[in-house]
Amino acid sequence: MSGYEIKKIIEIGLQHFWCESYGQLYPTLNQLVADGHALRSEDSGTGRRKRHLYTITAKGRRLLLGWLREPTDPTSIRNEMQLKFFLTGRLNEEEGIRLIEEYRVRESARLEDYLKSEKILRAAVRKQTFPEELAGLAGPVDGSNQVLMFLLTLQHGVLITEARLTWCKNALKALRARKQRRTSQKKTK
Amino acid sequence: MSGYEIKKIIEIGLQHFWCESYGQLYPTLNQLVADGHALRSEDSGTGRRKRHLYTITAKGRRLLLGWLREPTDPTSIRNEMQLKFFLTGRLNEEEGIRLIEEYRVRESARLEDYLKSEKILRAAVRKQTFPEELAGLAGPVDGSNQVLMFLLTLQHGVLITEARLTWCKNALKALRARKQRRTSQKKTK
DNA sequence: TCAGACATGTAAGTCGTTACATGATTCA
DNA sequence: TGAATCATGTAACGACTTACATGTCTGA
Repeated sequence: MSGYEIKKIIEIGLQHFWCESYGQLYPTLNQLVADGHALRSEDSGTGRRKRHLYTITAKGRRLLLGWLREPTDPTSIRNEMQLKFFLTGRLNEEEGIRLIEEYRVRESARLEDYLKSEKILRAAVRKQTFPEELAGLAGPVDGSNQVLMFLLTLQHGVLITEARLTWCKNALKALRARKQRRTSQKKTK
Repeated sequence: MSGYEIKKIIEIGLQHFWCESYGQLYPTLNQLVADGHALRSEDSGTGRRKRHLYTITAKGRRLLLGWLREPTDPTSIRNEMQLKFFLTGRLNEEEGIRLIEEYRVRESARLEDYLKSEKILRAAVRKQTFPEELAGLAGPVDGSNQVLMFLLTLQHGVLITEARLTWCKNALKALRARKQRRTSQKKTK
């Protein structure tokens, strides 16, 4: 594949758990070739339109397998929304509620995105085809294998997002209940 | 609070959704003072044991409130485990199963951690106290407010982690079913 | 013909971690 | 007395993003 194609594949297929910028991608590809982990062959294009096609080498494959077997970084923990929400505890009650509502809207949109992708994929499975935009990933061996992986990673996104939405519902309820208690307390005073 | 105290508070109380290193913390604190967002006062210590105590200024409070109202970065997406798992679709079936099991063990441990913290917090709520290690966060106003926030952010961690574990169960089932199908296919051949 | 996709890169800068450096105090 | 903890910082490095630079090809 070319760098440009790799970027597209990531944007379309891996967008819910990975991203890469060109500024990261192209230098890395060159480094891979320099280290003998990949081979570059040239395309028939001209000038700036000439594509560089990369193929993994045996050495590269060994590196990849090695990386797969290394212990994996624990899921990264920084969540800006949670930090903000936590900080509102000392600042502003209304702000906390607003924050959660913003979060809920964003995550709801995300969930719909996932569900749409899932539908498309399941249709592809039924028709025994592989989504055209992702053809580069199907590989020469067995597309159905890759489709299962797609479906499962999507499921992961769906479950996480649903959990976030459940939390929004609970947190909103708790904050509103407390607000209620406070205002009625003031009145009886 | 001092830089050191802030670090401790983050490690103990915010560890499941935020972290900071000293290399980031101390220079930032100095910058905050230089920009008039915080004030530094000195402790009675001597030499390297002299603490710098920071207090937020009105200007700093405005900055903070402004940041709280800014749109929040969507939850970051990089998940190394998911990337590895996805890649095994073209490489090695067993490796995918191993990967999920590793993930499940890690997330189970995380869940237990959360549940333990939750227990401690709930006990504190019943006794109307605030956990000693986190006293710095309770503030002069109202500790119970902050405890609710703690409990809710913890709940978020719990729900997300449970969702991850649910996914592990599903994915493992799917991969094992496929393996089964394959081996029986080979036999009938 | 011209906007938008194709295609590859570099430079500058931000963000963040890790390792290092220094020294005081406490307590077993 | 010596290890652990308290306490503040810097330097080097690595990861990553953004903006920039350049040029081609396709199709409305």
